[in-house]
Amino acid sequence: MQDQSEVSPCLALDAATPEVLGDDVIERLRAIAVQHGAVAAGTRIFRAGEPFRAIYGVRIGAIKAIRYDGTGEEQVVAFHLPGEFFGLTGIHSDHYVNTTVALERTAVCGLPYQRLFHVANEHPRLRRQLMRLMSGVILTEQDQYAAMAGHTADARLAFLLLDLRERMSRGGAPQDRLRLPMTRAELGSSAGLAPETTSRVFQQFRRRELIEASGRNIRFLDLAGLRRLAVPLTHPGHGTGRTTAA
Amino acid sequence: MQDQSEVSPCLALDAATPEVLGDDVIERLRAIAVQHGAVAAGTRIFRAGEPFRAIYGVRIGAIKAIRYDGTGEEQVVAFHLPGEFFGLTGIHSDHYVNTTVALERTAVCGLPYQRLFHVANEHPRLRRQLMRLMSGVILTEQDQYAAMAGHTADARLAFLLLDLRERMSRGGAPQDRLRLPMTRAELGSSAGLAPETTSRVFQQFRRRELIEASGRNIRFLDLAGLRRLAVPLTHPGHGTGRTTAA
DNA sequence: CGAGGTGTTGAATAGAATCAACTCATGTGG
DNA sequence: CCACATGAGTTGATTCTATTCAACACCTCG
Repeated sequence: MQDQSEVSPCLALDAATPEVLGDDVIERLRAIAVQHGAVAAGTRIFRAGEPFRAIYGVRIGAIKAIRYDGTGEEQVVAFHLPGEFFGLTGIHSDHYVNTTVALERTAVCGLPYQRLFHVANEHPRLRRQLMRLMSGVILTEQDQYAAMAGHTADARLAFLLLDLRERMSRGGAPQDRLRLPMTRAELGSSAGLAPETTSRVFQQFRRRELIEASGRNIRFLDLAGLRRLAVPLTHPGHGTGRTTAA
Repeated sequence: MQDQSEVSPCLALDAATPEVLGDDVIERLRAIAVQHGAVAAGTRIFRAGEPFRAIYGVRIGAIKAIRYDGTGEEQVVAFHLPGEFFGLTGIHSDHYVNTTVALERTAVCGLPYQRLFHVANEHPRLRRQLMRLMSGVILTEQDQYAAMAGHTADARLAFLLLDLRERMSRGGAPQDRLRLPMTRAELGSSAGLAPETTSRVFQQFRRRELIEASGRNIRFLDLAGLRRLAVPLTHPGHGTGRTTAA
């Protein structure tokens, strides 16, 4: 019954192994997790403004988080892939702030926040993991922001593609290929670009033989080249901070 | 001995009142909080890559969180104002990911994370508040992202000014005036704009009589006009304090 | 006083958005 | 089964926005 490619984030918070979290915690999480069946593309998981009840994890498929600006135009705020959580902003606001929509056939699981909190009350390890999870989300959010602000369309999309590749492959997907769950328009929106620009950049990448792309199927031909284009995320662990500027 | 304008975020996490947090928790926080003396503009609080030890709160002054991209160019990721926390991304990475610098004469307080966690182990209310804090940071980060992506320079700067105004006034500062702690270049960088563009937009705002601006002193003349320009953040039930993270 | 950072302004350029047309694949109903 | 509608993706021409390069005014600080 289980799809091989299924990821159960709600039972292993933030990719924590059972050793980290403990079997007892996993058991408790299993007890409170609500496993939703797969829904069709276009299905809304929750809407902005609805009362916050649970945080969600993606098991199969993909989710987009969107907002509508003044003109009713849709703006993509984030994509959520298998193993990732969403809806965490609701904790602060008591209401969901984004609307979330399945991009393809998608299954999610829900962790009712009150119950999750109760479980955490008894398990310090879960508490620590929750903090790590939230901190990680802040980090990704900032990476995204830094990668978009003040950079060209090429750089943004190169970053996005590499980012999606890495996140997809975390679930065991092949490293050299990528099936995009979103349209060019959605991809562009999340990068602050018009759909046409997105399409043109894809063409440019093809011409420069960085990727092969037929529709939503991407094949990476020159990862180094893409990385050179993308905004480098200089996360610690390497390279000393360059102190001498001019 | 206390400066009137001082805010002590480390003693009242995320603008929580003593009633929310409880006097005992406040007392415990006071015991672990490290109150740093004021430092001059340009002082680094921590550098990207340093081992994570504590989260910080701004008491007086202002902080910028920056990253360096490939070319050594500085990119502003966030500003932190009195009452706000920064350094939270370190929780996930065990290292700070941004470098943080005082923009003016600034005093911060540190909450050593391990100790904070220990205190939280004994106080569910503090745990809840911590989760709210982190969630709020994710929310702000997303707001920022949504406000920047795919919008004009006018819209971005209008948003930024209104945002700064609100966050400043939370500490009791006047609502109609604003003393910017950062340069045009820094403001622009955080919005993904060149310094010249920032300057020009300021001129435009002056001409349209939306603001008065002499140097870093801003006076708001037409808030409604600015809001019309800025990207509207349509948050449903919005309530409490805002927080930002490095 | 001069130095250097900050802010402003102008002219030229490059980059992305917009408007528009067209292809293609898919799906629908007649 | 085919005519047609639909949405996604591409491509071209044009317009507009923001960057870049450059020069200069201003202020503070040594």
